[in-house]
Amino acid sequence: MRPMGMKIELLRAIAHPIRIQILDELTKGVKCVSDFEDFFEVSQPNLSQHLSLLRRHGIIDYYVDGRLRCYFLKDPIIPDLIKLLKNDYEEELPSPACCPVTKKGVYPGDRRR
Amino acid sequence: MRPMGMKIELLRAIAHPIRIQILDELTKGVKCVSDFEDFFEVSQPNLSQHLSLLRRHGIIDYYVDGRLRCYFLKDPIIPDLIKLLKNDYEEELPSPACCPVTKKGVYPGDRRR
DNA sequence: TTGAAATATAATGATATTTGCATGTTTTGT
DNA sequence: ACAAAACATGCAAATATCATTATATTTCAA
Repeated sequence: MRPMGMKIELLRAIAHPIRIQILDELTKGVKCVSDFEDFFEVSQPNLSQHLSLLRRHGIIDYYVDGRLRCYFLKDPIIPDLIKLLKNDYEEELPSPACCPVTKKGVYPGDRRR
Repeated sequence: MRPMGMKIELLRAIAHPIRIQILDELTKGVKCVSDFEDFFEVSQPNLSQHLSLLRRHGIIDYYVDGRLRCYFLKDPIIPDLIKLLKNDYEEELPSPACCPVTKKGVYPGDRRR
């Protein structure tokens, strides 16, 4: 079992708009660098840096095919994580009526209950 | 439906060891600031800063009970996210047929070779 | 063999994050 | 009224992240 510290590093690694897009594309299949360049607006060096970061974290990997680098997903948590992010959550969690310990308390300011 | 950009901001907001711990504790119930101080090693001002950040992002909220602030979870994605992070993933995802070892294989796509 | 395509790496500067520390505010007990 | 408890806030320093630009590497094709 991977320690929680590593999972937090994983979260930090993926918490970036471009890197999420990269991972989202990779859940659909193998892609090479210039495929991403076509899809979203980012310079090639910047894209490489994001790919490199994801690889350093063991989240993705690639194989070499001629002058292409074909990237693919490696960390099994990614598809589930992407799917979770795409979920639709309408309702907020129910607020507690009062402090469970003191059974007292009001919300600050004009916040409604 | 909350746009993906916001969800990424949410990821960034929670991707911190102390903030994950805070959220993990909050999935178990309402807690006030000094409860957290007992649990993990962090100064009171720093703890307050993390709580404040989470609240700015709408992830948690609190109500006032005397001089206590009782924090609770607000964003419904958090329990699912915490649970997912605690999952145990043993196996890596299967690499595509054309693997780095053989250096062979076809790139799946119509890009020119 | 020469050039271009595909991609990586390195250096730089700008911006953001994190923490520590000092101090402020509100509430409660005496 | 006073002091302490519980918490927040403001600021500065250290550090990390990010995009940009320039350059390097490898492979393929003519």
